[in-house]
Amino acid sequence: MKTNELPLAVSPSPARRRLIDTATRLFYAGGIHAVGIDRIIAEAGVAKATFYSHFPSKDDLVVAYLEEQDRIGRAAVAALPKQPPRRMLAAILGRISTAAVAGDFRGCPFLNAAAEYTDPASPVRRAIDARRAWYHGVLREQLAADGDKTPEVTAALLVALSDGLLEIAYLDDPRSVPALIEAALTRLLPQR
Amino acid sequence: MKTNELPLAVSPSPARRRLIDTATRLFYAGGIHAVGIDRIIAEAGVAKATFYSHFPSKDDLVVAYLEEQDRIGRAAVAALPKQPPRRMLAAILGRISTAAVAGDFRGCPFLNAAAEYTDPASPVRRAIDARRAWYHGVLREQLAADGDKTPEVTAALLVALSDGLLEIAYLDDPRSVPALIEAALTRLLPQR
DNA sequence: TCCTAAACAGACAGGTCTGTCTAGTTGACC
DNA sequence: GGTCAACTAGACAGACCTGTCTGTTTAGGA
Repeated sequence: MKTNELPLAVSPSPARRRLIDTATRLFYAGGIHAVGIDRIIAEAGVAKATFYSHFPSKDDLVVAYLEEQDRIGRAAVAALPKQPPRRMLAAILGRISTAAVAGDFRGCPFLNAAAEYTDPASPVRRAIDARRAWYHGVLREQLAADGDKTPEVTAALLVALSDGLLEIAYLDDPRSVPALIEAALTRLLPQR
Repeated sequence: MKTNELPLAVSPSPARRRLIDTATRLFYAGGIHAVGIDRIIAEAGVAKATFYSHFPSKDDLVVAYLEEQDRIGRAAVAALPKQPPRRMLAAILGRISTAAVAGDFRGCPFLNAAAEYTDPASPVRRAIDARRAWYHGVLREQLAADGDKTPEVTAALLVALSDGLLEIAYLDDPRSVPALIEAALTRLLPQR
């Protein structure tokens, strides 16, 4: 009764865990096509046969990487303290500021992956779709609770702004992002 | 007196022209790392030695591709009829709608390239920087002419929105973009 | 006619990519 | 002790990558 105490969520083997962690670091920092399997298994300290027993192909590892990022993002939003919709929206968007000022920021992992995967039907693109749909839905819900008369439209604008602010943080000036988020929320949400 | 009549702008050789055109098509549609030199020269009908006499390396072709895209964008904006700032801004942003509804739209070539080039000092990234600085400047000018009290901030918001709407057009629903642009301009520009 | 520049075809080198396979090792549980 | 699953190391195949090089062809101008 000391083992399988927590079989829920299928706690992954250490090798699998190291592979996903290493892939996350290398894919995000270097791009996906630019990072080879050999480098990932070397830095993860995992044999090639072990890698291919966990992931049938490199693309499966890419999907696992994105799903991991997605899981982290959803958990962070779920962990936000319950608060009025406006403050909730500010907190959700505020995560962009946090990421932006952290070192080694290289933009949105999902947008970067989408740039490299051109087939909309590929598993990678579907993982990206799932993330975007979730994010849009979260914003729409908060906007509806806030009494926004067109939550669908406002949510899409906030999705676009989030995408763009991540790009600004990556390519232009990360320090400008917090003020931009504040300005965006002030202007996009109806004044009361 | 029938040759060098127009040495301005250095009219490129036909082979160079075909290389840039083919690279534009293939890089944009397939991603940069995913498209090899062999494929480009084959589809352009150019010998390998000819390619390497025009471009010292593949990255030089990538830069030429982005500079070409930049040139086209700037020409399109320059060709817009002179009109009041608000309408000018709508026309500039409206180019996103046009691109979005065109077939085979795959997002912003500059953002896609940035996802693949991680070194901010690389020539590719500097080409991207130049483009973004130009776009920001154009928007800021129009906003200033419109009497916007914080043209710098509003311009950054419109840059972010442009980036994000291009991603929405690529990854979500292109048909939603025109209405989103209208909504964004209505809400971001001070009411009068 | 000769000369030169540009483009042609295509082999080649040296490296990297994904994915497969063989063979040996470790460690937990019965 | 025996068994089994998961791991390790590393060779290998076959494809593809960038970039170099040799040698040939084409076409225009002096």
